[in-house]
Amino acid sequence: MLIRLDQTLDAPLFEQLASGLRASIIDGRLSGGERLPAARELADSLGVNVHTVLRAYHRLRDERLIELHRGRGAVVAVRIGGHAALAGAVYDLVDEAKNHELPEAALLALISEAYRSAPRASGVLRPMPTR
Amino acid sequence: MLIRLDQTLDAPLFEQLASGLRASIIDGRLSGGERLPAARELADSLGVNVHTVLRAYHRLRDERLIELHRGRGAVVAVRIGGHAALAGAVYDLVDEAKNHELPEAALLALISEAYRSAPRASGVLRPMPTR
DNA sequence: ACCTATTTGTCCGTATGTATG
DNA sequence: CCATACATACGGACAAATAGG
Repeated sequence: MLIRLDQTLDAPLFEQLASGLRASIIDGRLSGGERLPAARELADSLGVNVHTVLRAYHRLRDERLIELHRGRGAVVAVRIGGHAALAGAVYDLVDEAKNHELPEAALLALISEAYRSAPRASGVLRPMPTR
Repeated sequence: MLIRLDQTLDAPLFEQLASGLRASIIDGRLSGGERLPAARELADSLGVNVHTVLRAYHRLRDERLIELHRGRGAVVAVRIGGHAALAGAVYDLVDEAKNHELPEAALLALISEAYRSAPRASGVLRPMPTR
């Protein structure tokens, strides 16, 4: 799996793990449909608690990078037509904005601001903490 | 606080709690800047574990409905214009767009197009995403 | 249809760290 | 310095869905 956790870093363990896995998925070292180790298994091999691994897994699930299923484990998401799902979300949002009678310009402004100020979930643009 | 948890429901406790708090925030029973009970305190009064409350708090933080700060507790987010749920949806969408590495300009274009071509207004709030 | 092993989901408990006031 | 309160990490227990025999 080639992921190393460093207790001494200020970055939390679960975040180091999520970042490492995310990097592997993004650059293709882990490909769609591929199965990740069971949480307990990975936890043992890394010397951390299961909850720490699960927390990283849940993070990646929230980012739609992996899928989690009981009894089946964690699988790298196949992102075919990912933009299609995104388009659906766009329509949902615009629909709700209209319900709130929010002008188009206001929504665009919100989007722009969110782009500038929301570094949280992605991690794609964020380099892995090195050393 | 007027939130009741029902162990017998199939909905998880943390989700019931998050839903209850979310509803209170959305409809204004809890207003911006208002402080929520400390996690431990609320946990005791509800008869659940601290982690369960914190999990609900984290959920609401992800939705940008509350802010969490060490030593200060949980505070209902003050939103300067725009509905809270809408603001949360905006951040969710932008997060996802970033995950897809979709440039800001592209998302803005999608939004504008959706504004022009989406005629109807459902008026119905979407149910909470059940992960 | 049944049973069993696997694996995540949820919840509880405890301890320590750290920013805030 | 000290109390508060969230953040992280550890540990354990049971439930529930899945897959395979």
